[in-house]
Amino acid sequence: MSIVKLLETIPLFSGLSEPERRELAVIVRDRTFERGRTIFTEGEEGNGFYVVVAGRVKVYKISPDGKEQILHLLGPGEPFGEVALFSGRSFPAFAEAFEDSRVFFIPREAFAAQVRAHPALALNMLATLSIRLHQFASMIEGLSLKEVSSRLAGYILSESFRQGGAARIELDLAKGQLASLLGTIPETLSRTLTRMVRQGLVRSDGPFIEIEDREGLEQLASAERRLSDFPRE
Amino acid sequence: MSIVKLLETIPLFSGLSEPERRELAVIVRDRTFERGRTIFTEGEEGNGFYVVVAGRVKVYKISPDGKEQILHLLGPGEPFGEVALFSGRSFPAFAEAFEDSRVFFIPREAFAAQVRAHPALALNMLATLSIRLHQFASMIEGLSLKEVSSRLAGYILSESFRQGGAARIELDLAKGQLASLLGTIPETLSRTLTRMVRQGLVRSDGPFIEIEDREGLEQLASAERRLSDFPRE
DNA sequence: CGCTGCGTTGAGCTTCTTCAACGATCGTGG
DNA sequence: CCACGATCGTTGAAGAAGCTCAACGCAGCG
Repeated sequence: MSIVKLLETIPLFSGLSEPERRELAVIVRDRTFERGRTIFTEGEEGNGFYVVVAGRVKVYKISPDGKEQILHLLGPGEPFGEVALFSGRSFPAFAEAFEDSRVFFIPREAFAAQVRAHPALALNMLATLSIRLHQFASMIEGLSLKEVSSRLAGYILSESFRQGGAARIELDLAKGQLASLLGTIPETLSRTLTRMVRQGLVRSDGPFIEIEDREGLEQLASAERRLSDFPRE
Repeated sequence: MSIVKLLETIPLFSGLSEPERRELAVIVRDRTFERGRTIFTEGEEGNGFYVVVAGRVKVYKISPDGKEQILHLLGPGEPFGEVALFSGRSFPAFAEAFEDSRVFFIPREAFAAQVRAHPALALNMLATLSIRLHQFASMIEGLSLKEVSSRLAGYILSESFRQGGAARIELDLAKGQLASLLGTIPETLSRTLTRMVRQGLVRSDGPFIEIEDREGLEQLASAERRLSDFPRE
């Protein structure tokens, strides 16, 4: 598919006209990354930003001892690395291909010109950043105010919603990666899930999770720390 | 001081011309809040956003059992509540006056019109949101990958930097509030600070903290969890 | 003077992490 | 085709960090 056609499918550029997209197309750099490849590193100078075209990209922080915290998993159509662009700082995190991926790199200057010419683009970008800020706020809330079972319950419910409200959902990431997304480690996630199965809240089968007691999950997801009615044994 | 004059001092509106600001001034709603008063609540519909004119505003999340996590403390010139505006969602958190405060409320429509007319405004807003996103990413990193002593060390260093690199800094918030900002509780913060004093890293005297060993602090601030060379006794 | 808010300290406990071991699955190369 | 290694998920035991609950001192203020 041509770059122009692909740009059409990206919400961020939906406000642009055909000729505008054509203009952008010649500037965009088309790149592919194998699963596991680094796209940018924390502290690196950001001379532009990226948009996922195909595959998925993981944006994450990492501690000196190697533990990672996933900030975001991005799919087709979603931009990443824009923070560095507008704040004038360097990339605040690492990004790597979560699957074999294709991304567009949009150089700073090219984009700046487009924005000046098309305020709608800036508004789209504002909407994108706002939604992300919203998500980050929820993440902070979860990390600080909720225990792992709560966060996991919330994740399962949101996945169910995202997959059309189905009771049986499929995890599209490895459990260890889910742990990193929820701000914990694989062992704790495993134990927590096992406990939820014993509680009759869900059933678990490999990458599939079946919701048994949606109300119970909802209660758990919104619960404060130290929830006494989620027994540990 | 007139509203127009005050608008001039707000970075967000620095790109506007005199007549444009005058235009904005008639739309802006000028409000004052006593310390402790709620400005908006989580889930409330956001028909506009705010800018702090004087005083300080606290934006925070709260868990069912009352524990709060401060997301942000905003001072004069800083906007808040914009996330709801651009994402089209409701306010994602609570906001209350941290001190007696004066704020401007800018209704959605008025601002939208301004943005369409002045792309620079949108760019300013993008920069603001990006910086906040950056801060949130650091916060998530801290909560998930670092222990309290690390976060506190980081806070002290950043305050020192903000106060011109001084060795003796003054906390401009109650210690309990600092705990909430760092994602912990007053007791833990108190113990952690006491330990840092015993370590010879800082000296503490009421709201004043004196840096004794800046290198030690820096090392601590960037350290991973389970740091063995920060003894607990 | 007593009240209230704030900070501190102690004791006990819960949650989560660490460290270690083990089973299962999968892809690769012999 | 099987063996091997690698990755991943799970489980157990032990320990650490942080939280809860409670008590107390202190300062500011009505």
